Amino acid sequence: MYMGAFLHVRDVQSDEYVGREVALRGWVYRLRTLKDSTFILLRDSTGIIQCVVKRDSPHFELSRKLTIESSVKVWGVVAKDPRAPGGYEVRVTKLEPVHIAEAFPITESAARADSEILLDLRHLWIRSRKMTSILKVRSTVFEAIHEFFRSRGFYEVHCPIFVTAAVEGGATLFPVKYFDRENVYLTQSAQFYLEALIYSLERVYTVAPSFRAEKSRTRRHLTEFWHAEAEVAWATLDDIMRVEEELIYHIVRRVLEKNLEELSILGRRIEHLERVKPPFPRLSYDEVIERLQRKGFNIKWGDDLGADEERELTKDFETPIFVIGYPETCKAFYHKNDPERPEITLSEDMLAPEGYGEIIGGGQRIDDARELIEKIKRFGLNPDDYQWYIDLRRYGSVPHSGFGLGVDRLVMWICGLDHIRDAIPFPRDIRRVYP
RNA sequence: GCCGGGGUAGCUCAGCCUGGUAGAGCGUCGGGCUGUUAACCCGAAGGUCCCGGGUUCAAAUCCCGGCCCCGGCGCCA
Repeated sequence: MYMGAFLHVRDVQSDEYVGREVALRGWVYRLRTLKDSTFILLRDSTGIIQCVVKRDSPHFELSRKLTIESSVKVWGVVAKDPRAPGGYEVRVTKLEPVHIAEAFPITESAARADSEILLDLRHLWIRSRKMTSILKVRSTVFEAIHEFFRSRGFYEVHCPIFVTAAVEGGATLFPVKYFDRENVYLTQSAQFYLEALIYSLERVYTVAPSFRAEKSRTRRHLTEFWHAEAEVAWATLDDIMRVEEELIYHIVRRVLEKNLEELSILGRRIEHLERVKPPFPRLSYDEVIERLQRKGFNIKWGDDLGADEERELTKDFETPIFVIGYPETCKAFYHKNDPERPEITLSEDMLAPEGYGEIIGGGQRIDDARELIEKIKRFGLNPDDYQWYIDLRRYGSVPHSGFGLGVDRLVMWICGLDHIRDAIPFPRDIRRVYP
């Protein structure tokens, strides 16, 4: 009887283990009971392997009592067998149920229909191959973000979640009951705090949740999403775009190195990802408007790009693209206006291909106090609400730029998902805060 | 906020237009099956047809009101 440590499914699926006795533990993924054999497809965090219990085994009766998702410990000999899914199986010598699961409420039909119940039963659905694969990719994405910034001399910083003023002018804030104080909200962006931090650390980034109380009913919106934001002292619009495309390139490359199997389970064609290589095409807003007009869109200079427009635009490209120089009215007040053309801003959006749309918004910030105050007023806002932010321009102000990446949207695009909800284990949207 | 779609068995759906005793597949349970691959075969149990009102001899079906859900747009990451 093998008394060694428990191994993982992935480890034993190799010729090296054929003929050797191993111990595994995990959950019953599928169960097929025939007259003389029980086939247990055993799932753990690394994969799935078939375990076979024959009628003459003293554990045969026990194997008949298992149910889907029951947790079990299995001992047996690894065999190579073309009849087994994956090519390897375990011929069971000992079986020990840890917990016999009740009838699992998620059925094949619900999974295939991608139905509502998968969200109600999210705490169970995250065990699925689909969600497991996405979450592994997501983990790589977050790892790669930290890797990238740290290798480029950025300091990781942490900013408050409770805030008192909006960053995005129009976007709605979630009010929070904060003792007896009024006007306390959940943050929409760490940007203002990052701007404060560049005066000591120069290059800073943070990865944190942001909250938007927009009543958006689309497959690209969450009310709570993960935001990777960076801010760089002395950086121009051009400098920051270079950081952004290198970041995206690094993330995509890491996923291609580590998650080919997961992408395959998700049915994601990797050509889309292999093509991603900087520099990304840079299109001016002016150029984009012309392009869209030529395509027959009813859009004029000064209009913001709608979802349909973005979708059509990105169809012409195989990599993410930048759209640069939006009119002042299309962007939040803190964007610096172009000194050469004051009607436009030194702003940019990065749009993901295949119709996925905006994943990054960024640009150069206003670094002059008077200019900032005037623009705040021009936007119908009250400078009193932004005192400390304006203050930053009074003590050694420097040109600086930054951006915010919607990490869930990036995961959605990398995995080729239909809905942003599946890019995060427990999504929060306009209706859903459970489970 | 505006526009569209939907709510029928545990799950996924058909039935609704054209009113007449509630259906299928999957799951569950029982049985069978020479190694299964989303196994297969036989059988059984399983229903507040979202809620309320109306029309009618008769309503899942037609009409009115309400509730809930989904998607698209706007807004944004």
